[in-house]
This record gives sequence, structure tokens and C-alpha cells, in this order.
Amino acid sequence: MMISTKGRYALRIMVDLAMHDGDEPVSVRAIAQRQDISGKYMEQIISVLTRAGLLRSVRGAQGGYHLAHAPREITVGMILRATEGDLAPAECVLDGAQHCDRRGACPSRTVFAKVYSAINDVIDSVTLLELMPEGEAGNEAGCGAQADIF
Amino acid sequence: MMISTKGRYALRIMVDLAMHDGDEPVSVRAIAQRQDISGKYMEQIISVLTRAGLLRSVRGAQGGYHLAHAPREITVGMILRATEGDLAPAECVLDGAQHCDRRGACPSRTVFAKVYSAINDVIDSVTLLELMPEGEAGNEAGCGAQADIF
DNA sequence: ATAAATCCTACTGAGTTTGTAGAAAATGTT
DNA sequence: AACATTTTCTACAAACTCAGTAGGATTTAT
Repeated sequence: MMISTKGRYALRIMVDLAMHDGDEPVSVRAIAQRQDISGKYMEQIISVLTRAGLLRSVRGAQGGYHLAHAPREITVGMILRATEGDLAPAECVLDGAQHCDRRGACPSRTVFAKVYSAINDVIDSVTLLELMPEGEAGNEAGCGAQADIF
Repeated sequence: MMISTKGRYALRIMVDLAMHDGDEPVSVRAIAQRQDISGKYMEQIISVLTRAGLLRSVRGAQGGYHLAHAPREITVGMILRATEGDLAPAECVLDGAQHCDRRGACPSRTVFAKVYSAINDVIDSVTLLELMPEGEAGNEAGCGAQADIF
């Protein structure tokens, strides 16, 4: 029941990009060095974020990535859903899933639905802006190099 | 980010035991047949629940299991924590985990802590009693045989 | 042209999940 | 006492997911 490395990296990548957003796009290599994440792995994560519409890419030399929206318009939910998929504790609470019980709702389903809703409330209410360490523009985005657990 | 089969089975097992709790202990075989779960696999899950103090076992012929407490005293949180471990979205929010950032809290950690807390609020507030289909004692505990997704 | 960068796809090692299998120990029944 | 039933314990294995590696194709500024 953990958010995988992929999702946690995605968060760090987005914060890093938010901190370094300017005229020039930011390259994978730059982020990878600052965050100490495998560049090749990050490429795949960034690719997902780009396809999800959270990043805009600039191809070719001196290319890289920009945030597609302002940090205050990007929620943690958008980032985690793009990389982790829906944060549902069970399939049956997803939209379009069939109930497992013909005679009305399954008892456990109610709990799972509550958990699902509670998770969504949190991740949809926190924006990228709130993840940025204030007054530290240009700094590393917290949770930096040495930390493997994050 | 899903609760695994193990935890979902554990919930079904506990509900089944709650529905069929009486003088005689309930055997693994009986539950397995009603719930259509592999008996051998269930054995292991039940063993965990027993070691966690949620079930009491009676060995030997005509043996089986009883709930160790009344359904209203057993929460979904107890069951899921016993089988799934702590439902933390990241290691850093667990008690005793070191922070990943020397200069104060890591920004993402705050979100994860909120998610963690929201999940715990839900699973600790719902008891086994509330999972039991009311007025259906002796029935199958919902979510029965045919449902693989649950 | 060349170098720097994104883009795309395939592969792989490690770990987790979801079981299977079998035998040992305990205990009620006959 | 013998037997059948049931829990208990441990080992193993197939399938899947995660995290990362690898390499080449494409795009574009210089």
C-alpha cells in the first residue's frame, strides 16, 4: 500500500521543475543530477508526465521541459494519478467497476470507498505550489541527494 | 496502491467468522468453501490473524476458530494492519522513520502524512460489526463465490 | 555537420504476491 | 488404542510488478 518510487520521484521532479522554471527549458540531465535519480529512469517518468499534459517538452539541443501550468494549478493528485494510476484501495470502487455482490453493495466496498474518497480529498487539495520550499527559489527542492527513502 | 488480496481476503474471513460465530469453532475448510478462497492460502492468512490476537484457535478434530473479540471491538484497521502492515503511503511518515531532509521537514512528507492520517481515520473508525450484512446471520457474508475482483 | 537533447521500445534482475505441497502436532470420536 | 479431523509450520514455485538499464531513432540549436 505504498506509493511507489515512480510516484515519489514524479513529485520531486515536478517540484524541481517548479523551482527552476524560467525561460529556458530544464533538461532531464539537470534534474537527474540535482535529484540524484537515474536519468534513464527519470526519462520514462517525465515522458508519462508529459503525455498526461503536466509538462511541455522542447525537443532538440538546449531542449528540455517546462511546467504546462502554474504550480498552483497542478495538484498532487494529478501527478500521482498520472504516474501511479488511480489511488484506489480496491478495484470495486473505481468508476465503471461492477459490484461483486448481486444483492446490493458488498459490505467491504463501503470502507474502501471511504478510504478512496479520503485519499482523493487530500491529494486533490494540495498543489505543487504548496510543495515548494518557500523563499528558496534556486535551491534544491528538499528531499535531495542523500535520501534513498524518498 | 491497492490493498492486496491478502488483506481483502482477511476482511472476508473475519466477516464470515462474525456471521457464523457460535459455540462450535469454525474450520478453515468451512470458510474456504463459503468464500471460495484457496484453503491452503487462507490457512496462512488466518494464522497471521491468530498471531495478531484477532482470532482464537481450537486445535484438533472439530476444531477451528473463534473471533477473539466482539465484532464491535474489532476495527478494519486492526485486520488490515495485521495482514498488510501499516497502510502508510511512504516510509517517511512511519513512526521512527528518519526525515529525509536535514533542514526541516521534506515538502512531500506533509502530503503523505495527511494521506496516512486520512486513511487511518477511516479504517480505525469502521468496525467488523458494521461490515456484517444486517439481519442476514447465517447467510454468506456478501462478496461471495463468483467475485474474483474482491 | 555536430552535439545535445527528447522520444521510443525492449530487456532484465530483484522483490512481492498468490498460491501449492507436505508433513508434524494436537485432539475429539469410535 | 486407533483413527479421522483439524491446526501449525516450513519450504517451494509460478506469475507479476518495480526499478532500472540499454540502445537507437528523431529533432533541433549552434
